[in-house]
Amino acid sequence: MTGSHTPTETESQVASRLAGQPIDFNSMAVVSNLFRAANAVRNHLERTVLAQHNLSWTAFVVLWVAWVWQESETRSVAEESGISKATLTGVLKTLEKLGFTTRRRSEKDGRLVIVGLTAEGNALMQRLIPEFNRHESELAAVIPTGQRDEMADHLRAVTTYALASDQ
Amino acid sequence: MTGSHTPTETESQVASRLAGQPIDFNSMAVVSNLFRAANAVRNHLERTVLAQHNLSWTAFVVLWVAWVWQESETRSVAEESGISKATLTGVLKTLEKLGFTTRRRSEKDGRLVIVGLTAEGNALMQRLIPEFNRHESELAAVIPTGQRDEMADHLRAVTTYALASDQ
DNA sequence: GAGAGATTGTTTGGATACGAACAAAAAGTA
DNA sequence: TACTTTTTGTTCGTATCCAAACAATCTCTC
Repeated sequence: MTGSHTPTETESQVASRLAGQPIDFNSMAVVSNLFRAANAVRNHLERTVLAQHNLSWTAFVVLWVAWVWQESETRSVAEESGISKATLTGVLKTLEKLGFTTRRRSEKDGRLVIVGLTAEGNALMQRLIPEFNRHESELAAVIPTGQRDEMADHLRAVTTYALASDQ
Repeated sequence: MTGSHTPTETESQVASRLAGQPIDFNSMAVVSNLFRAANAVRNHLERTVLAQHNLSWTAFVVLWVAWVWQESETRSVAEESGISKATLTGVLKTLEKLGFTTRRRSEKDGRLVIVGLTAEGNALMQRLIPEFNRHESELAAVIPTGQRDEMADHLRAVTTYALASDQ
């Protein structure tokens, strides 16, 4: 462990490297910890919950969106999953190969493709969602009870602002 | 925009799909909004700041870690960047090709590789860090001033918990 | 109804991203 | 000193991930 630095060491090293410059350290801390948290949680859940089902994080998110709506157009699945439509094409190919999702052309609009869940897909989510939620509870438990809603609100606001900035 | 659902629509759809089941919706909201926010911010910053420098998000994070420490062992760069050492090998290959980083064997320990920044790498970060920080300020501005430190603290706590769960 | 313009999903090319297997080097053990 | 074990970065195989180019389809305008 000789080569590793603790988060605290890193913080003070950053501060000394940026000394004298007009840097907004509070905002930097919020954003960088946002990514640290998302990254750590994602890797944790991938290893503990998803790996045993041969699911990547993105594959699970897509499966989740498809489960919520049961029948959904790919453009909206991509948007709600936070991935590009090009990525979705590949992920759906994987999920279809695993037997969890289906794909069919819309009769009303020949450009659209409708994503659906198979019986296996629904059964998987039936088991996966409560298991996933238990981990979510454990993670959120480190935040004081009264401040979780506030936390979610702030994260929502950040999302809205970032999305709006892309027009 | 016919096929899209607003976040609010999605929330209520999820609630109705999970009606009757013992789900911790508050924790679910925290975790899912954590990812929504991280994803949206990452895509936003990639497009507005990083794309014009041919940098991916991960390449920037690696460059940032290398800039903070100037000389660093790859194992610690990988750890602090939140990526695997296998991924780091590829990213460093890209950064080296762009002329931003260097790589040399340690004299003390023949297994280690030391990552450094070139003059171009340092010059790039000199310009990039303030620009990046301006965007961080804009994003954090949606959170009330007095609650930003609290937000960063909570995110840190989540990170710590997730990392600890992986032993 | 014919052509211009917009929308949608796929393909392509290149860069992440990971686990597992690997070779090289160091550390521990006898 | 020999040997085992551990540590480290790379390679390999496979799966994302995106922007840009593309073909198919729909819409709009006249």
